[in-house]
Amino acid sequence: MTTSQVSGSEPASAAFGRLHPDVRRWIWQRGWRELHPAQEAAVEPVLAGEDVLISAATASGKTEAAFLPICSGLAATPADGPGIQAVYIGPLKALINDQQGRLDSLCELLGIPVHPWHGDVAAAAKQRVLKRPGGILLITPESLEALFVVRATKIFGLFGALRHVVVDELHSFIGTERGAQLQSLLHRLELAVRRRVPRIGLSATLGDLADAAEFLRPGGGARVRLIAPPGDAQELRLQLRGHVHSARSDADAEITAHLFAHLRGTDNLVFANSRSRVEQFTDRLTRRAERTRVPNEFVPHHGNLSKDLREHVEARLRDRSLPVTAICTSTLEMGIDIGSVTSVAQIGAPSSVAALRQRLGRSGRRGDPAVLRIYVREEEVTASTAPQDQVRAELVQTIAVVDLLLERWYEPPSAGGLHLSTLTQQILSLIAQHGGVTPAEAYRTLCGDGPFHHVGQGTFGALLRALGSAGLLRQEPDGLLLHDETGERIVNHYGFFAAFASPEEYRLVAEGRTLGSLAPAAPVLPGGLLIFAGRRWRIQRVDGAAKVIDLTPSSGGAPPAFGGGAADVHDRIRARMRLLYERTDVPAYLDTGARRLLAEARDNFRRLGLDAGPVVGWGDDTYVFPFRGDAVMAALGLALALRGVRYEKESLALRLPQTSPERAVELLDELAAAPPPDPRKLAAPVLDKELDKYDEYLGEDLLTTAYAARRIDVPAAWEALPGLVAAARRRTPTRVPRVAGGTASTDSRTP
DNA sequence: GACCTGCTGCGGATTG
Repeated sequence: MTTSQVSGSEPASAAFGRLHPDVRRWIWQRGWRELHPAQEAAVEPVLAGEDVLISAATASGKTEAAFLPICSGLAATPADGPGIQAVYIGPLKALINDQQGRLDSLCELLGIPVHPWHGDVAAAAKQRVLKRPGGILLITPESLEALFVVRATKIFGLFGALRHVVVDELHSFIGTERGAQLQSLLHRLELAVRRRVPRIGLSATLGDLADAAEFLRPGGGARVRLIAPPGDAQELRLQLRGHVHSARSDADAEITAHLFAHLRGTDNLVFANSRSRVEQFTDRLTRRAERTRVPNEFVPHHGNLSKDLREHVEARLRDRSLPVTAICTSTLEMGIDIGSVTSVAQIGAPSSVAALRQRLGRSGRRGDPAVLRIYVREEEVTASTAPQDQVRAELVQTIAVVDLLLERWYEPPSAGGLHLSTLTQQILSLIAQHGGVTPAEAYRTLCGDGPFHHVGQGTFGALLRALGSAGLLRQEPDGLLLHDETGERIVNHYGFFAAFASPEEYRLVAEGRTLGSLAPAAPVLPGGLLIFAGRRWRIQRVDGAAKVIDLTPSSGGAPPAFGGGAADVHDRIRARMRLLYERTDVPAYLDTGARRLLAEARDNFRRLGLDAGPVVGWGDDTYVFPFRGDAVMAALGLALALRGVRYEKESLALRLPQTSPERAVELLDELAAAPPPDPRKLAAPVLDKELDKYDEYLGEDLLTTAYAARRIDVPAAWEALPGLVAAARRRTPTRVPRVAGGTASTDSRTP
């Protein structure tokens, strides 16, 4: 850290001295005694126009780390003509609004205009920027896409003088379709101004800095300056509570009672993993407050609630005078400023290590300890409980995630994405921008020198032909590619600008007020009951044409089914789970219930013979436990299917119905002896392979290729197979007779 | 038994 000078003086350091006098004055006016380490380290490389990646904890002043030197440079050598000087790209409109507030005072002092630009910004304000471009533009990827499509002729005038690009919350883009779109936009921006523009990436949760640097500057990651000062060691107070759900004990009621007793009176966040669970726990906590005649402090926050309701919750969280606890999904994970909370609770296993890290970052700033309570619910084990449910996977996965968090490991971005859906979007956008492109130009722009360089010429040609067959593209006699009828329709609708798909949703209206939206996974019928926005409703009317559901207050209800699939668990987490079953140590942060569940999990693991081998006979069926990630399990399962073997994936295990353990071992042996199959052969029979927005236009061949690249890991599966077979052969697999409706063999009820 | 994000249209030249 910078040495602090004699009290009352300015912060002084070589880096500080390089900043423009007016920037130094602004820092002095703020009363800052010193620059944070990341801010200090960023000054030189940003001023020198290098690509920079800044990885630092939440609230460590990352935005200032980028903008103190950027603004310093802009103040030192003002633009000699019109044009945006710096672009900030943020993933959320709310984040852009926040950052505008943070930049305003500095930029006002320096005479640098700051322009937010997203879907909620008034058209008149956008017109002003188009007329007199200058200063700093704060924009979403989607609005930048729209500029390329709708304002193609203005791109050079807007960005010709551009000196810096800043990407905030970089981790939220890595490995996603939206991230591929962002990379393409940054590349097209540089092509439009015909020179390289320095890029600065900001994030608090990066697993591998080198990967993130390569994402920021494809092909040039090694030359990106990495700034990752060690964070202040923060004390973590952690408790993992285990609850058993049975006919005699209601685990959710126990969790509700504990939350109610410990969170009332302070500000907290409770992450419940699904919107449906958010509604359910909000309802339980609200009713408890009513029963005990105290003011209700528990409010819901998730992506289907109206902007109004969500902003109201965020405002209550910022207001320190009244305690409030938000029950939420990942909506409150990211950097919107709500201040820090007293504690964070997590109901159910965290979906990933990275998500848990983000959530923890919300608690205990400014030297206070971070407080995290995790609640895990497991079903009572009876004689008829299937093997994969006996080993307490939820609890053990939670311990594995906490273990890896303490080791500072995060999931790397998902590899192998071809992003053909987003490549389709970018081809259509490129045609709109230039009024047509030749296949060679499109390939060179997007693939050859661009971010889709993993797509070869053969695949690109096949994609163009598929898009031609689907009516998105047509080719003129001179070779120029243009939009065909369907392509024209897609590009001319504003929904085109986002790289991700959205379901068609109904609007939920009560007493004239919009509560939010719902894409029902199950039919919604008049007269039905519903819990939404933390209250109970009766469905009065469903207007299928206007897509509106009218609600009136009611005394009963259940949360709606919001739909969605299962989450993929990373290889490393599954491997750690296996280790945890074999070890005997008990983490200190487990409560009595969790300790009992862990002991039971380890007992059952051994009793099922999983310590010796991965194969367990269960009645007439056999279960295979690879303890590997879901992409490896998909490869194994689909390879068996290709040999005519039926299988079902049941969380941790593959179930082979009507198969003996001996036969299962033979099958694994046969797989191991054969060469690794072509992943596309495995993917071909999968019925629903459309994962992304424009996948429906890819045609069967490319769709299969894209699906295989994303969901099936053949090399890792074939690397794992010899070990699985050797372990299975070492000992005769356990065969457990199946008992229907038996009584509990292990009573693990939590008092 | 998953979560989240986003989004058009609307002028140009001249004068004080």
